[in-house]
Amino acid sequence: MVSIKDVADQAQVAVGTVSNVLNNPDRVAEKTRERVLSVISELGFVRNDAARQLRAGMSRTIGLIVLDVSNPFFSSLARAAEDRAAESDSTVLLGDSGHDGERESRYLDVFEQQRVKGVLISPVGNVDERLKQLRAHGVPVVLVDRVDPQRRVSSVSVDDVAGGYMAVKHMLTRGRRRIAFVGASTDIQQVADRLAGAQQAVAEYPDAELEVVEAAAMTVLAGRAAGELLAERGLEALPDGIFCANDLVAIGVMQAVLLIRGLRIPEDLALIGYDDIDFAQSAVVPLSTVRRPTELMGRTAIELLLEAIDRPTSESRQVIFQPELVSRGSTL
Amino acid sequence: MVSIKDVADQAQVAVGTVSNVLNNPDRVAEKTRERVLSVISELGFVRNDAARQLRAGMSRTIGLIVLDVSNPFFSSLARAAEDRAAESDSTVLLGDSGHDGERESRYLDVFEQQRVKGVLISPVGNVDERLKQLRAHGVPVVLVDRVDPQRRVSSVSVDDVAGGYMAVKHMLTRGRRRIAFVGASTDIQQVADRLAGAQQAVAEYPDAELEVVEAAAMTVLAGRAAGELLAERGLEALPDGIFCANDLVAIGVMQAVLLIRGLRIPEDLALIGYDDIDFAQSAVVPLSTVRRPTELMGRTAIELLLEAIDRPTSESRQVIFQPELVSRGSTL
DNA sequence: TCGTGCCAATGAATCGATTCAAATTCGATT
DNA sequence: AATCGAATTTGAATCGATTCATTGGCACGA
Repeated sequence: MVSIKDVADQAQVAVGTVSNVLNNPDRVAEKTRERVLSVISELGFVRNDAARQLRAGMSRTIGLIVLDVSNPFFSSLARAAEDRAAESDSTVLLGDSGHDGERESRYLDVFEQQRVKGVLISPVGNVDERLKQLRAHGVPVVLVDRVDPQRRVSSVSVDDVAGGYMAVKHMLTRGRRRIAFVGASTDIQQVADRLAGAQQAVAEYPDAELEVVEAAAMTVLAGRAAGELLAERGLEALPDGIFCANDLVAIGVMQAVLLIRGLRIPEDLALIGYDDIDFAQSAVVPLSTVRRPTELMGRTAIELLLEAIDRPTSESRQVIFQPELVSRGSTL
Repeated sequence: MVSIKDVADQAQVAVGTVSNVLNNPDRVAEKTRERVLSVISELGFVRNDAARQLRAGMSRTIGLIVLDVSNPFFSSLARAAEDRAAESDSTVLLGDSGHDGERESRYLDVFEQQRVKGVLISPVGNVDERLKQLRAHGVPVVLVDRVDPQRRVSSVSVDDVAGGYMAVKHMLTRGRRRIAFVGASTDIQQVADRLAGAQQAVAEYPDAELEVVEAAAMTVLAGRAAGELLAERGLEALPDGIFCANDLVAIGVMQAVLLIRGLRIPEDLALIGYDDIDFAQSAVVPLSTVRRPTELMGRTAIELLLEAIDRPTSESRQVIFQPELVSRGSTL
């Protein structure tokens, strides 16, 4: 394996000069620099990152742990984070915990051993313990899609209450008054927030009413089951606008309503989801939905982390983004 | 930051002993080992991976570059690869090229600098050049979902011809005889292979015929457009079995056939897709499909790589997996 | 000619874990 | 008590890039 010493010998300069060519090119005379560079490509020299970071005491990598890479929200966020990190000459190590605390823990161990500059994490469960350990070891952390109740670390998240509000308000302004909310248990913070926003919007219209339908899970199948229950009612007992806690549930409801009861969307029933997954726009009736600014969240998370790295004493910041309404055929 | 030296001082032993506690515990007397371990946890010592790998000359990490992490095929494969690697005390660095050659290249650079043990890659385009460079630097490579025509490196892939064959054979054994294949351009190797398999199956039945319908892309919308074209025909001109080159296209066709023409699946028309994405089983009519053994592929890729690392002179191996038919409601 | 600055280049010291030959301790045996 | 062999422990050398105090060379002005 070619080392900086081999390059130095071959180019007849000292190792310090080669290092300067790589890190402080303007301190080296042009002729020397060119000679060194040509030797580097001739020998196919590649910097040894381990040696570099051993000396530097810190790596140029940032750890990112997401709950599920196959979820477009996270993969898009991760991609944006990587791009932003690359601009600051850092690399993102992507870890997928798959909602599994053990895998999460394994990644945190690896990240610590690699002496990452900092960690972005969308934590599985209760992370107080791990956060404490990371902080004790001086590893800056930024939470993603979750806030730290104690405000010890910075975070980026989305205002789901506002998201729920804008979804339902959207239907209300289109004249719908009998609104239903379909979602899983409100034990899940995100579901509870979206419902709270829906309630806020309905409260602004004295003649509007909100009905809550609980689905077994946040899946297409659970949504379809909930949709079938609704569709069994007579037309007069049916809501005229349904807000689902995510797009999967909404697609399930759509299947039930369209096919089993033969109702029309949006004529008989308006429908809106949450997340803007790929399928939303290619559903039978293109699905209106609420989109979270994933790219912006990814970039911002990196920026908060870089800030925490550069100024470890600075106060933590909780950045909360506003979601965006995407209006499609299902709520025309 | 706590180093092995601090631990040694505090535990009143030499640094070599601490190292042995970590790497060769049975060479250390029990009493000493316990004392050292308690100091380690007391001081919160964490191994510095950079120093370790500098000395070792090689890291314990494996680089994995996929075309798109949000594609369940790749995320599932990546997860399996990570688990298999963990069993061999290695860590996977996951990179998402997003079909972008530049990002791919950036990851390969980082991986080289980090002196990864090896690289698994599902390459974007022509990788001959990069493969050559990696091989020149002695970095073992295994291709994923792609074979090297020159058989220089090992690979794991799927027999798409067999997949196409079993999909169409499945419909033929259920009495369907007028088969249609819907897919994008056969410039894409996978599409061409699946079609070839379909033709093989049809050739076995003298009274069966195969029609090829080209879709604009491998998406739901393109599938729907193709489905609408088919559905416009009279019932007697319609195929009675459709094989789509992937599930997205199949779902598009299903939407067109069910809703626009009001046909019944599978009574009027059997339908089968490819990939077994999550949506396949929660489609309106659960979609039959062909599944690739992603977990097995991920594990095997790591094993091939470990083999190439351990025995650099060993011959390359092209492992081709057989896909599996998943029969659901759409082909009953 | 000598001194003063400045620009380039030098190379030893350093980071932290691992390795291994050498030293030390321990126990059993004579 | 002396000896031998095995079990432990020691600590200097090593990996490769970076840093920085120091040296070398050169030009210009006095």
